[in-house]
Amino acid sequence: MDIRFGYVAIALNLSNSSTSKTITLKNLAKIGGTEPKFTKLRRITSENLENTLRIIRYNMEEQIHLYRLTSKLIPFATYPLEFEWNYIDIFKKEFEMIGNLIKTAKIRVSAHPDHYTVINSPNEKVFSDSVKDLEYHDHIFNAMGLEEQYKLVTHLGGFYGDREQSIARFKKNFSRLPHGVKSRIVLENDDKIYTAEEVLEVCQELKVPMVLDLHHHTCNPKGDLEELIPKIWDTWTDFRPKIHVSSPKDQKSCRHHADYIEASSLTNFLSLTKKLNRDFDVMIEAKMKDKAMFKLIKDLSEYDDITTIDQSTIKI
DNA sequence: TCGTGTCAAGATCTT
DNA sequence: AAGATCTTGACACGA
Repeated sequence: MDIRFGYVAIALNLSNSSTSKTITLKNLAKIGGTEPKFTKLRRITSENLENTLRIIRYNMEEQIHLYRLTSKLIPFATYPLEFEWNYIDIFKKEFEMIGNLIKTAKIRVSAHPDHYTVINSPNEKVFSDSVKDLEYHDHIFNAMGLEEQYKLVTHLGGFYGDREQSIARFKKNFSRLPHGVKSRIVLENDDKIYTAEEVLEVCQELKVPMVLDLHHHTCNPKGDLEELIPKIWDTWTDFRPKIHVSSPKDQKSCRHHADYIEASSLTNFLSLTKKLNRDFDVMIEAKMKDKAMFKLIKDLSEYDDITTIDQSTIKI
């Protein structure tokens, strides 16, 4: 079976490939006049999109089949500014180019809205802002021509003093999401509150796929992985399952991401998935991005029963 | 060129 | 009720 690997946001093998350039509101305010502000935002956005294109090309050349777009592609995408900021129309051609390349290269692209997006918040304003943010992601995917199999990964949200109620509120609020957004959402277990077991149950009920984060499961464990994996795999009815992998920075702080990934944090998991004989994908969350991915594959290929198919794919 | 403080957005813990 | 902390990468500013 094949296991493909990918990385998040920027390629460190490319120089200056940031796709998350931005400006703070205060510094934007320092620029006098509407037109210069508008120009500044257009220039930043243009650079982010240009670098995204560079990275997609790089992924194509390096045979990398998995990539996560940054959520910071468009500065102030959902913030009310003093002028109209219609980035979808302005960069229509650029979005199309990126989307076409993603499809030509057959790259599995996703995005992961930031932590301000909290679907289960009891605060209606936070919920409606979350909807706006999710719609922003949906709209840029649409502008790229990426259909609903291109997913948005998110968490259940906050605890708010009552686990049961907060999960119930997630389900209720999920049903209130616009259709386009809802059909893209996949859910991930987090490192503090909602365990893989709990997220799985929600995924089964709502019929949405589940991304298992191995590192979060280590920080916030519940249930037996061997029993959970087949059920998690079953939530992916149309596509190959996906997991997230990272390594803790040090023993003290389990939750911080390290520069690279320890191969050993994955080998046990690989052996558990083997009998299911189903291809899946692994998103690397490490500071060293694509470099960490290549190093992990090299380290894994040292193991007896692991071979490489291409630069970012292994066979077990 | 490098180090430090700041930033649109939330949640949670501490006071 | 208000403030500190979490977490994050990038920018602005000053040394």
